[in-house]
Amino acid sequence: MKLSTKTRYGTRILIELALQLNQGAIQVSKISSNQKIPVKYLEQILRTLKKAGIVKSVRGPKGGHLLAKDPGEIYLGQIVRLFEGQTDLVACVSSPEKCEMAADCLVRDAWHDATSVLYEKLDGISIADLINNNGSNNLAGCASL
Amino acid sequence: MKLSTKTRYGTRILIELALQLNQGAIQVSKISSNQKIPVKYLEQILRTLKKAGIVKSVRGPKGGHLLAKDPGEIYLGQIVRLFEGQTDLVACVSSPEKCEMAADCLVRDAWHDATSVLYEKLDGISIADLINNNGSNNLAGCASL
DNA sequence: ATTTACTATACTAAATTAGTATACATTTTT
DNA sequence: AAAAATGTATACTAATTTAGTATAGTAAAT
Repeated sequence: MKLSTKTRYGTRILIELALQLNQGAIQVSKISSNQKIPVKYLEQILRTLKKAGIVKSVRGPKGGHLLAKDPGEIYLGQIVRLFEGQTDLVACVSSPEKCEMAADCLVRDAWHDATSVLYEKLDGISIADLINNNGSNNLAGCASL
Repeated sequence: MKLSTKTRYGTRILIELALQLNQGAIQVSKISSNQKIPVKYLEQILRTLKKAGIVKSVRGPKGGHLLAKDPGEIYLGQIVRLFEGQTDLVACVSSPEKCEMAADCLVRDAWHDATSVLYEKLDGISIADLINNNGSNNLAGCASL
């Protein structure tokens, strides 16, 4: 019932990039040391984020990674869906064929409802929210981001 | 991000016992065949449920297991907490020492909030609700349970 | 006594997750 | 054009967790 390190690392990477929005592309080596994520593992995670259109990269010397979207438009729900192999609390929610008892299962709807509630919450929290809530003020609309 | 089989099996076992409330103690062998759970694995799960005071047992011939509480007072949240080793979405929520960066982590509060929302939902669904919602009628107060 | 049931713990196998290793491709600067 | 710095892709391995089995009992009703 816990999130994978890829999801957690991915989120931290996006926060790091968001905090350095005005400083051009950030090198893998820099993110790696700041976030204490092994370089090769970090590169895998960055590739996933790139494919999803959340991050873009610049090649060559002075190259690196930067956000492809506004931090206010990147939501935790999207990140979790991207990295968690199974996004439902139980497999049968989206794949009833995985359980021969799914048809008359009394709990399945309940697991589905709980999953929904969780993602509704996660879909309501953006990277910008995380940054602005530091210090407990909600400044989600802040122009500087 | 998925629930363990113990949680899912545990819930199904409780539903089975709730559906047979008036029929005395139910044998392990019977639950095992109905729910397609290996006997020895089932016994482990039943023991956990017993320790938690949700199920009680009767020994000897004609013995078996039965609910120790009203189905309306057994909530999914309790079952999930009982069987999931880590009940938070991320370990640092309840154990900040597990991450050296927890103190100034911008996401930690968000993971905590999401966890809370999930359990609030699960704590609002009882075994009786599951049984009564079969057929989409909400008869949660039904006296026969 | 015997049968039928529950209890406890150690162990093993399967699956998943986390992280490494190898090899290669691209782009800017000199 | 070459070199240096960076990103890309995939295969593999190690660690952890989860799921399930095996063994050896104990308790109670008939």
